[in-house]
Amino acid sequence: MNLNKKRTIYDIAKELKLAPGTISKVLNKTGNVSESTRERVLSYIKKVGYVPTSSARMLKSKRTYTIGVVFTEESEIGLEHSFFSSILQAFKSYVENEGYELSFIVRKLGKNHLSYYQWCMNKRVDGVYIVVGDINDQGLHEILDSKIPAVSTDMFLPGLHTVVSDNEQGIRISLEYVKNVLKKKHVAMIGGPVTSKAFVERLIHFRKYVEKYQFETTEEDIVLSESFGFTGGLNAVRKLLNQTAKRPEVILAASDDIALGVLKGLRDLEIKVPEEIQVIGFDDIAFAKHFTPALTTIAQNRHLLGETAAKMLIQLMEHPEQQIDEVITLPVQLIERETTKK
Amino acid sequence: MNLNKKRTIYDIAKELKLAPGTISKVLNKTGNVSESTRERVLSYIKKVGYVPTSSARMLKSKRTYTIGVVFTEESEIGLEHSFFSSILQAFKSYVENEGYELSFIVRKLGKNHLSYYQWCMNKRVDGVYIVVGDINDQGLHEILDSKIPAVSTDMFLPGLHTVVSDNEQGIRISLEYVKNVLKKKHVAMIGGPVTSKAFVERLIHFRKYVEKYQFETTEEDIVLSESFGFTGGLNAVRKLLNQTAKRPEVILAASDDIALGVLKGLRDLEIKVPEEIQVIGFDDIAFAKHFTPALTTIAQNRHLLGETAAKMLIQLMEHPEQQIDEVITLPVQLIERETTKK
DNA sequence: TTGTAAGCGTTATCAT
DNA sequence: ATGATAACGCTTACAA
Repeated sequence: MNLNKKRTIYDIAKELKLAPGTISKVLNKTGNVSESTRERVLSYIKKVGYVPTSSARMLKSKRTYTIGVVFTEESEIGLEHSFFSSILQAFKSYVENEGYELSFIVRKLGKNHLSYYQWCMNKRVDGVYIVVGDINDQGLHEILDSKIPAVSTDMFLPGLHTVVSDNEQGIRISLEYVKNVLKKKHVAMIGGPVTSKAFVERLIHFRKYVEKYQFETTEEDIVLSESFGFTGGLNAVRKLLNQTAKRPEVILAASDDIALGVLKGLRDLEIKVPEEIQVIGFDDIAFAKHFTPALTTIAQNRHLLGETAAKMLIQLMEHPEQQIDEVITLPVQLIERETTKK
Repeated sequence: MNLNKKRTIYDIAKELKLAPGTISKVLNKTGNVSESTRERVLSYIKKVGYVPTSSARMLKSKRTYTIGVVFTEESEIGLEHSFFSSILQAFKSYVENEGYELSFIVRKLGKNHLSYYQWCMNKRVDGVYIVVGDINDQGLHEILDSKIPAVSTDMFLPGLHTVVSDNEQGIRISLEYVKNVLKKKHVAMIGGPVTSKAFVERLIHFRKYVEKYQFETTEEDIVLSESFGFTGGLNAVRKLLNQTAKRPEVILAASDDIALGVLKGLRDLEIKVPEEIQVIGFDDIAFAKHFTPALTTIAQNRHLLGETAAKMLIQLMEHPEQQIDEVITLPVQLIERETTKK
């Protein structure tokens, strides 16, 4: 019994004096196999380290055990963006444990140029995970219109299963903290670009709660960053401070990347944080706690986000007949650090 | 001619009144096909958007057009680490353009637990890219001993093709800059953990050039960070300042992550940068320029690193008979920012 | 309960 | 230059 030989199901069958089909059955837990042969096959397989050849399995059955990942690489976000990377990391660990594999959806396959949908059809992915995608991308809609199971942690669209952090809660607890703990009344917001639904929500709820809690906030105190990142925040805070008659006491930023830019802008203007202006971010990226001053922020549970998306997608792929909620909302948490002070 | 139908090579053949084998030949540029039929097939294929089913192709031919990626997820590094992520990003873009696909090597496949090597054999990857790997990992050595083409941007081992930044040059220009521009004589170094070959090299060359250029540096001025990141640098700088009789004028950090920790440590001790101590990093991570004060550092060309590794691996996979250099060294560059001052 | 055999969509080897 | 055909390793009726 040579352990280094590459075995097929036929070899196993012969070595065990069984039929190839029987081996296949125990591998797939399908059909009837006696408990004793089942055990015998399983232990033998384990001993010789046999693993089915996925291409053969894929060719024959329609399952591929592959999940297509949409991770739009345009502009500033890609594998390099740590917030999304860590959600993806959690997703990846979970699905790999369940025997699935990730494959990045790339528009071209070999020499041809394909739409997302064509790509999925050709790779025969069992499901699609949208980590970051452009809501205006026609290709995404093709996928949703098809019957390929899909989940997202970034965007929501009717018919798309999504797991998101509770943006309303995040804004609400920020504002309650400003009101009740910080005891300030004049809050400004640096919003993110409205291409992201999360940013839109945070803005809407900001407007809502600012009114509800009767803050001294006007439209003048709201500026939208023109980009996702640091530079966007930097420019936005300059604009904010230019256009407001009265300097705000607290600034909420739509994301930590933006908040870090805001902090930099404030320092450039020689405005002390938290003494003169206090700042609250959103996300809790790794760097938030390393920055000086360390950033107070609303922490999203990135690991849970990725893992929940994974569970949701597996559910959708393996039990398409069962109905499940389209949106799962995960709670967020305020992390107090140095950019705010009681 | 229905465009949405999933076509096989047989369909194409029938629709074009040709034999399946002929289609295959033009697809693979193999065997003899007349120029006219070649054109006819190619344009038809393009029109109907046909793409060969990869599982069938993989099953039959031994090529899989898949590259296994080793990206050790232990401890602090993973998809979340932006330095490696961006190298990987560049690698990925390049190979995808050439029609290859990435697949993360994960030790378990389905329910079984595999060694790297077994995994590669089972997936039949055409090559392996080691982004970050543990040099002590036995599994890696199995791969290198096998005939699977492999490249790395992180480690070097005899027999492993590698593309790396020129660590010697990086340390040399740092030190020349300290000597000739900054005009300082007392330099300390916070090294990285010696599990990474790059850190080892940086340390060796530091010792060498410090002597060559006659700096006032003793062994007391060298501290090794016990980890890759921010916290490691933070702790190391405390230790350094505790153990040195005379405070150094300049600190070289083995990486930007460590340097940022150093900066934080210095701030905690109320030591002004660059007035009292100047700091130089290594890598030029995205955050280096956003930090306050912005970090002077040795920039590695991450995009070129990834792309060069990609070219090297493709060369190895497609022309295994040709000999190529085992190590490609890429130049680095000093980026002057605020943590140093003339 | 187990064995047999026909595909899955390619590629590659022969004939023609 | 093109066509027929046997693999590749597996799944899945269906037969035994």
